[in-house]
Amino acid sequence: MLDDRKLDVLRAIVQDYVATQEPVGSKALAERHNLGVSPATIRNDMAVLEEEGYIAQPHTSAGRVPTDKGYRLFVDRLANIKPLSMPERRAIQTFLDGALDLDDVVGRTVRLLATLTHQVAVVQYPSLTRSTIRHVELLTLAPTRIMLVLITNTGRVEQRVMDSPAPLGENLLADLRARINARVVGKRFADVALLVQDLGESFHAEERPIVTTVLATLLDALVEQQEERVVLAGTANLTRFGTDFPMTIRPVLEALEEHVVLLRLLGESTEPAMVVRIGHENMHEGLAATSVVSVGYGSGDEALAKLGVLGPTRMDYPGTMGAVRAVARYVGQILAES
Amino acid sequence: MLDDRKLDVLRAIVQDYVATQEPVGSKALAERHNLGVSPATIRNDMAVLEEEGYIAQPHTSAGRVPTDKGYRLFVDRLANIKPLSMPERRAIQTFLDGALDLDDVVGRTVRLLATLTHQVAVVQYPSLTRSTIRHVELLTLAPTRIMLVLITNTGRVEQRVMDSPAPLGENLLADLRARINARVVGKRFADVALLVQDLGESFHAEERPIVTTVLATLLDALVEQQEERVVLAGTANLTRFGTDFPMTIRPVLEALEEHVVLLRLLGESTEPAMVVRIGHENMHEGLAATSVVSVGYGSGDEALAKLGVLGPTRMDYPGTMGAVRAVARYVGQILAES
DNA sequence: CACTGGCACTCCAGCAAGAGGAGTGCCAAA
DNA sequence: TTTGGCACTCCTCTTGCTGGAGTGCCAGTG
Repeated sequence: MLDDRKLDVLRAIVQDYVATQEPVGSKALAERHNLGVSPATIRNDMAVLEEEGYIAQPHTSAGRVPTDKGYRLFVDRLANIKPLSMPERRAIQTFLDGALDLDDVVGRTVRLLATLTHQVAVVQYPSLTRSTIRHVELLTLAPTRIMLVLITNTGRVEQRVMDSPAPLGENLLADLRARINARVVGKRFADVALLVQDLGESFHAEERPIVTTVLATLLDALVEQQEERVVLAGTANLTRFGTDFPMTIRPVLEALEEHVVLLRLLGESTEPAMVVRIGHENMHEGLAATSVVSVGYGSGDEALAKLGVLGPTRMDYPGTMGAVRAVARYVGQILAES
Repeated sequence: MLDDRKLDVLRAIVQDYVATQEPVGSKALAERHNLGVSPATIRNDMAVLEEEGYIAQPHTSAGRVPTDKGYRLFVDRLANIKPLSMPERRAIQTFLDGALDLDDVVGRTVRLLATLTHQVAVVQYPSLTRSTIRHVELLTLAPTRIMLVLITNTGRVEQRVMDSPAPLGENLLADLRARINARVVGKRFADVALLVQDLGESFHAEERPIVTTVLATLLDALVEQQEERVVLAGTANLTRFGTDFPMTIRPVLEALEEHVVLLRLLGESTEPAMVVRIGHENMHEGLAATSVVSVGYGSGDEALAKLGVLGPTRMDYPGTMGAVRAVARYVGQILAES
């Protein structure tokens, strides 16, 4: 149905349209790409491509524009991810190497990705669920007020304050701290509940309410903090979208403000492979004209979290995918070192 | 030079222009506001106002538009801050009362402010400099690796990892922790340096390098973390700016991405009073068409940090100022309670 | 002296008409 | 199967026009 030449034509259409932002006609195609055939032949191919839904005409007697389906085919079969140039790689490396702590790493990454791709960048903080515990600290703020501080292997810190049912001494607290840490340090969040469930039994009866409170808070923090944080950069790049602004940009900005939407954009699956979601595939009407390129990153083989960029469906997919992949790799390295 | 009626005319121009977004002419003014004079008289007044630089004409035979100077006069002498309605107040209260921790308070505040004013909201985290220390915690991650956790009275937590020059035992660490806390808990950041400067002398000679390292890290954290955090919301409201989008919105989005600029917008002074900065007063060419309304907030009489909104110079100043002031008060209360 | 009505003038916004051009689809021929 | 030719469509850009809103000025009035 679609022979090689038709695919070549589609590829050429996508490339030209991305470059010029204007519907591309048969004559221009024949000139710019040496396909070895005449405009008339290309027209025939285009007619077929249109019938199959890969391209469309804004109106009669205009050039063709790729549809979401066309971009999908392009991404799946016609595009080769474009590796970054050496200078670019070096720039990434040095820029990220200067980071001080986790916040800084994430902040630099998102800005880097935005400037590199000239699009909106999104980076998710290393997920707590898939992280392991480095340390649990307990502090008394007041006789019946305890603060729990959770430190993860990725350097993230979460805190929680609770009211103790009874005043508690430093001894008990130290004991509790030691026993909790003995059980959970190095363990994954998901496994903690099991590991501490019988901990209360080893304490005296009168101390149990306190222990129970602390454990409940710990588990609560683990569960609730699965709410993942994401950061954005490069929203100014949305202005490149087109000239018909208000209608186009507004819903996108609104969508970007909702972290829930952002997280869904990056994709919930743990799957670290690169994902390109095009136009309506985002399942969000405000983002019907945008595509998202996302990939997992992490220190090991498993993805800790995701990052990616969002741009118009008419984006430079090979270049964007190359940049996203490269940045993800470098961030993974940085995190592995620390 | 400017009698009362001319001021009335200016006020009417500002109000109408803000409401309609269109240059306002003498006839429309005479109809909508009962100034008791004819359009011709108003025209004369307008001529004077224009000569003095308070209003301007986009082009001959168009209505008048307030200039920055005109808005300034309006804000300083003609506008009464509009208090919020009871339902609005209640909504604020209940929305903010649901907050769990500091992050949540700040996050809710900024979203609230954005929806309330229909503009871009900016909230600065309670400043560390002006905060006091609630607790300093020291943890050993590895024999020669120490983590320092700093907890402030506003619930903010900062952490820092350091390498110890020598392995250190739990005893020393506990001792050090106790002595540091004894000195600094409840103290303001700015005073800490003095309070701990002679702390090393009370330790054995061989322990001093470690103590010195810890103290250096503590001070370092205090200094470096003065870098203040700000959060944004409501950027989608920028699309209300006007119809000539790309040119207008782009530089604004760019400016908003730079935290340095944001912080300057809120104003560096500790001064908690409400500040309105109009157009060019922002000293930032990308923000020449925007105004910023900011105010300090805090639990006591002194401002811990600032919050505000940014919108087009043609904004509803009385309403915006009312909303900003109200939100600042409620946030202050919430922080005082916790 | 301040205010008012009248009047001529300016200049933008919006619409209609027309020219130009890019692109298509179809068909007959190679 | 490919190609050149040709008629047709329909957008875009320019031009010209008109209506209207608004102004500035001036002479008249309380």
